[in-house]
Amino acid sequence: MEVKTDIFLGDCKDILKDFPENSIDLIFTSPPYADQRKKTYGGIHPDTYVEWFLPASEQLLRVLKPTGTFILNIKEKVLNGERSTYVMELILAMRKQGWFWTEEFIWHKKNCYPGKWPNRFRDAWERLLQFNKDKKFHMYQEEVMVPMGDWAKTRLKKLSYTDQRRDESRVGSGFGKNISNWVKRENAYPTNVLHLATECNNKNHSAAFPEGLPEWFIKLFTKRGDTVLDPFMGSGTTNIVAQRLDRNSVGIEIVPEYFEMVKAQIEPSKLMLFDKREDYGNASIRRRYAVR
Amino acid sequence: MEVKTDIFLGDCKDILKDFPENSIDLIFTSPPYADQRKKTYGGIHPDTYVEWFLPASEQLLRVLKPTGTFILNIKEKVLNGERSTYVMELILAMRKQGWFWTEEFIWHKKNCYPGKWPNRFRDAWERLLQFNKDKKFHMYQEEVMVPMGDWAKTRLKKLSYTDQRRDESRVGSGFGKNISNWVKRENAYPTNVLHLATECNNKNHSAAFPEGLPEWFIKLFTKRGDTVLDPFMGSGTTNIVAQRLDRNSVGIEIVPEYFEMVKAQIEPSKLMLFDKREDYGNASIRRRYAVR
DNA sequence: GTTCCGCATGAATCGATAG
DNA sequence: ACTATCGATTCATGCGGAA
Repeated sequence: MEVKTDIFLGDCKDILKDFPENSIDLIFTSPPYADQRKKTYGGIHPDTYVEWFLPASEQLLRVLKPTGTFILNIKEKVLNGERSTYVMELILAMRKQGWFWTEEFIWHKKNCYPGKWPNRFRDAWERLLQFNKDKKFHMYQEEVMVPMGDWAKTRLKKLSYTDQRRDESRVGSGFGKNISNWVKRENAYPTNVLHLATECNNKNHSAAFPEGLPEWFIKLFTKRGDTVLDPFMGSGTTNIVAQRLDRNSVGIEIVPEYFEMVKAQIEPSKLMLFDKREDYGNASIRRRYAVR
Repeated sequence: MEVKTDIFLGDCKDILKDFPENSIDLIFTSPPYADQRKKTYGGIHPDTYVEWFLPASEQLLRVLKPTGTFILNIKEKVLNGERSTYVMELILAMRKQGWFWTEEFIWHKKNCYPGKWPNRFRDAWERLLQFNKDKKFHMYQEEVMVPMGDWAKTRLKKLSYTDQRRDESRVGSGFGKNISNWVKRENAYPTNVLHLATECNNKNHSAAFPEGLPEWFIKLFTKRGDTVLDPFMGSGTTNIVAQRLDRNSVGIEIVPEYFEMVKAQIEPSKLMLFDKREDYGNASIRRRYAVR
């Protein structure tokens, strides 16, 4: 399947205004956390984080399909010995904006950064907030099923040798015993807690998440040929994974260095480049490049 | 060490008014969640949950020592396909009340409730919100250190291998430098994610949370001889664990059946009973029993 | 004594049915 | 229309009895 990957340089709340509404199947993003990445993003103060984010989420609400999903990876930082409250305030504000706050997944970071403080342990988890436009949305649960616990193996022992053999011989016949029932016995639906290690080898971007994170949500909420958006592209992990999984994707990044880095990484035949050229005197002019 | 366990029958927001201020080292509790446990607690509607809880937390703020900690175990339910927001509203309201919201621990429930729904996975985590009166509080981190897990061992092998190849810059500053310390150390500080299964097969006291949960926080935030309070005692798990760990404890429970159940379980020589006898015509009269 | 196996039991949630 | 109740779905855990 041929998919395309479009990347834009600029501020997502502006860029997105030119997007048609109801056109995106999944938004997966990890915006700059408040006050966290001063060197790269200038740092948004916790007190102004909500008002900074709302114009972007307003556009995201517009471009998302009614059956689509928005996954927001975020975690509040510690300020003066206390957890900031801007994430909670953001959730409340986004609900007023029209979003449904469907669920909160936990990303358990199995190998979180070491360290020691007198009044706090290492932070080993982040929020993955699921927002929707509608109570009905697409969800392909079978795509992310996981092997059952060990107890299930003992259960399989109960079946006689001949039973197992006979069933294997019927694979694909579509007759007799339903193979999917076997699959159900060996696989279970996951929970809302994800166990993933952080990847420490991507040092070009200061807030990279592991590929397994967008992969899980892309499999869960989209099918091949759908379109994934990351409005705070960063190092482009979401887009790279989407491309690998045969999903179209759009990435928007405000920092030229990250934009160039992703441009160099995306497979050229699949890349569409959009560059906002304000020096042409008209902010609405976009130049579109088709590489190769 | 001789410790005592005081249990009260009544509403904690009333009972606590007779307690001296700054007298409790740790409050660990799991209040009735909104609309849950209707049969025993009547069920508090999500819309009125915050106003129901604040009078209790006001008293808790008063009786807690400045160096003490309040751990609140809670999780919002799903309402009309959406997570309720009353927990976030409660955090915001408690901060206005004077609490510091220091940290949020995650309890990962390894054996969460089964089930399948078209738009949602099983809920496998609950919040453990840490509140404090002051930015300085007692924390005995060494008491909850854990043996390094298998992942750490294998990771150390990898690190020692890559270390030879001078690969530490890849992992980030501060990590590679301390490798030798890691190898020597057998115990590691835990993170803010706790992995515990619920105890669902204990018929005598069907505890809402496993003993390991209060045990961890009692060890972390108190020392022997300190005083632990559970204002929503339920089946008394907090008090039973506190007693086993040589901590004084206070429990308050509004449902007579639970109160009687705990009374029968607490070791008699350590029990002090307080009974609110309203039939004596004066709600403020308390009768104190010393059993044995 | 160990190990193995059967089984009840959860701070759940949705959709249909009933008042 | 709106709320209350009920059945169906589903899986890790630890206890108790058996091998």
